[in-house]
Amino acid sequence: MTNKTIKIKDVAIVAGVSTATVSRALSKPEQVSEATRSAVLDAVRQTGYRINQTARNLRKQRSGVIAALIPDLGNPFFSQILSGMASELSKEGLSLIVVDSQQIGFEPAQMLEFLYMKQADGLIVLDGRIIVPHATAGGSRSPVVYACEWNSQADGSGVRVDNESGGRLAVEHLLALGHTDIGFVLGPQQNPLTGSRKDGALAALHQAGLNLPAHWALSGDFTLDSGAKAAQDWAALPVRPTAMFCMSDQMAFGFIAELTRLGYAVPDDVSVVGFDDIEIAHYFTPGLTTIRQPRFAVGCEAAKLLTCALQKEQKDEQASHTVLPVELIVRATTAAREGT
Amino acid sequence: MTNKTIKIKDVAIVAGVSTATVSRALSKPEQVSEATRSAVLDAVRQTGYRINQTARNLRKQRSGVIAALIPDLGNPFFSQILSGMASELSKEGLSLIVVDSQQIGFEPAQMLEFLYMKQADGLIVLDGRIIVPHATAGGSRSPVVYACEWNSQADGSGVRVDNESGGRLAVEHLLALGHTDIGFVLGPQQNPLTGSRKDGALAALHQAGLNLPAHWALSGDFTLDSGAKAAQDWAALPVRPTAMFCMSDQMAFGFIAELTRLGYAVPDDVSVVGFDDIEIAHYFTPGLTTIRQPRFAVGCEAAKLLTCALQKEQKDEQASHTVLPVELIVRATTAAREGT
DNA sequence: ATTGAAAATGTAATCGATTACAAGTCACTT
DNA sequence: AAGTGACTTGTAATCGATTACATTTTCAAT
Repeated sequence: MTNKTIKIKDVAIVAGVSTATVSRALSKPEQVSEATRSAVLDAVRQTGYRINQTARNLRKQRSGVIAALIPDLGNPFFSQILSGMASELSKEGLSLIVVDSQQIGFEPAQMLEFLYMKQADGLIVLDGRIIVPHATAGGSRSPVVYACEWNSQADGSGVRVDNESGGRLAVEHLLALGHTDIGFVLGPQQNPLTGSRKDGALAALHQAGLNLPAHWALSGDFTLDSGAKAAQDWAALPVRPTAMFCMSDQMAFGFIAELTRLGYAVPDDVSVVGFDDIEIAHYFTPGLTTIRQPRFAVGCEAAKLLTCALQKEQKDEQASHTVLPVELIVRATTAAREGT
Repeated sequence: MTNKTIKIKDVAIVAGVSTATVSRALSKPEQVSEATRSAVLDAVRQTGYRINQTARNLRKQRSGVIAALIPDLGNPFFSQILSGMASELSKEGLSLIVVDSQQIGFEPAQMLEFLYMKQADGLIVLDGRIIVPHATAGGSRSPVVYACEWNSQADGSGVRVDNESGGRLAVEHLLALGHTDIGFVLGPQQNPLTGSRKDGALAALHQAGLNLPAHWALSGDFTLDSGAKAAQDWAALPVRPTAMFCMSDQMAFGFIAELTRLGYAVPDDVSVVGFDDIEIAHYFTPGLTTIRQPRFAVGCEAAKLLTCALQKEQKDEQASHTVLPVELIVRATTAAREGT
C-alpha cells in the first residue's frame, strides 16, 4: 500500500548484488559480467526502478541544467531550435531552462553572475550581442556554446547554418527565373548573418555577370516593421528591381504586406525570397519562397557540442564550429520575370 | 587559488554557528535570533555563498523541475506565457522544462509515465486535448495546473482569461463603429475557448437587438490557413457582413491576407477584430485591432497555482480557477461603417 | 534564587546515487 | 604450488543541505 520510492538499494537486494554493482551495471555496463548485468536489468524491470537524477547530480557535482539565452522568446524562429536542444539534452538527463536575454542586461559580469546563480552546467547563447567572458583564472567555468549568430570576439564552440550558400541559392533561384534586376533587403549592418548572406548573394550575382546597385540594397533589421519600410523604399525607387531577396522571413512578410497595401502584387510585380522558413511561411498567402534553416537540427547540434564540452571538461577544449546546410523552398512568391 | 565551492559549513564556521543554524537563518528566518541572523547574512556575503539547489532538492525529496506541456512550440502565442511561468518559478528555485506535447502522444498513461520519468514535481498543461488522469489510489501524484484551455473533464486548478468578456468587447467595439452586420470566424468546434468567446460575442449582439445569421458564423480552427479559407467563404456570401470577429489573431491574419489578395481592403470593405494580441499584431499592416490576453500574467498565475499546490501537497487541494481580464486594443483594421 | 516554558542552537541522521579503494575470483605461467 | 595480472564485486565515504531530536539559553513568574 505505502507506495515508497524504489531506490538503488531495493534493486540491489532483488538482484542479490551490492548497490555499487547496480550503479555500474546501469551506467558502465562494460564493467560488469554478462550474468550480473542481466540479473540487474531484470531486477530493475521487476521493481520498476527509476534513477533519481537529483541524487546523481549531487554526487556528480553538476546541476543537470543547461540555460539557453534567447534574444526574443516571442520570435517564432527560435521555438524549434529550443525543441531540438531540449530533446537532445534530455537524452543526457539534462534539462533546459529558457531565459529571455532581455530580462537580464548584457553586461558580461551579469552574465556570469547569472550563470553562477542558476548553477547551470552550461550555456547556449543564441544572442549575437552577448559575449560571455573567458574563464577567469582559477575559476572553473561552465562551457558555452553559441548558436546561429555570434560575435567574432566570442570564443567557444558554435553551430550555425551555411548562410553564404543560403544567399547564393536565393539569388540563383531568381536568376533561373529570368530576373536580372535583383535587390536585397538587408539585416542589421553589424550582424554577422547579414554579412555572410550578402556575400553569398553577391557572389551569385557576380557569377552571372551582374551587380548590386547601391540603392537596391535596402536596409532592414530582420523585423516585420523594417520589411514594411523597405517596401516603401522599393516603391519610391526610380528604377525598381523585379525581384528582392529579404534576409529574414519576417522582413519578407512585412515587405509583401506593405507592397500589397500599396497596390503591387507578389509575385506579379516583384518576386520575393525570404530566409528562415518559419512555420508561418507555409501558410502565408501567397506561400513564401524562402531558404530553409534546419532549425531543429541546429538545436540538436548545439546541445551535442555542449554535452561534448561537458565531458572533456578538463582538456583544453578547442573550439569547434559546425555548419549545417540550408535548402531552397520554392513556393508562390517567386515567378518568372514578366515579359521575358 | 584552488577555487573550491563554498558550502554551508564554510558559512557556519565564519559566522561561528552550526550548519543547522545557517540553514534556518536562510530558509526560516523567524526561527533564528536577530543577532545570529545578521551574523549569518554577513558570513554569506563575505564568503559569497550560494545555495546548492541540487542538494536541497535531494533532501527535500523533489526534483526542482516543472514540466510545461505546450501543444505547439511554434505558435508565438505561447512564448510569453512561458516567460511568465519561468520567471515565477525561478523565485522558488524551480526550473521549467518545456515539452512539445506533439512529441509524446496523448495517451493518459503515457502522460503519467512521462511525468514520472522526468520526475517533475508538477505539470502545467496548456493543451486542452490532454487530460491527466486523477491520482491512482496509493500513488502520490504531482499536482497539475491547466492554463488557457482545458477539457471540462479534467480536474485540478487552472487559469484562463475572461474569454466571454473578450468576445463581448470585440463585438461592442464593432457596434460602436456603427456596424450592424457582424460575422464571426470561429475556433475549433469542441474547443472551450470557441464556446465562451462566442457566448460573449452573441450576448453583445443580442443586447443590441441583433442576431448572428447561421451562415455568417464561418468555421475555423485558430490557424492562419483556416483564416484564409474563411476569407474565401466570406467573399462567396450573397450578403456580406461589414465586420468580422476572428477568434484568433492567426486567423485574422490569414483572413486579411487572403481578403487583400482577393481585392478587398481592410478596414474599408470589412472591419476585422482578432483575439490574443500576439506580438506580430502590432507590426502587421494594417495593425490589427484585437483583444489582448495578459499572457505573461497567465504564465505567472499558472506557476503560482502550482507552487501553491506543491506546498499543501497533503491537504485535499480543492481546485481553484483564476480568471484574468482581457483588454480591447484598437488599431487599424477596424473603422466606422462605410456610408453611415 | 528557583522553576518552567519558550526560544535558540547544536548534533547527527538523512536524502539516493557514485566511486575510490579493498578484496575476492579466476585462468594461466613458471 | 605459488605468483601474476585481469576482471568482478563489495564496503563505505562522499556530494551539500535539511531537520528530527537533544540540548542549552533566556526570561518571566513565583
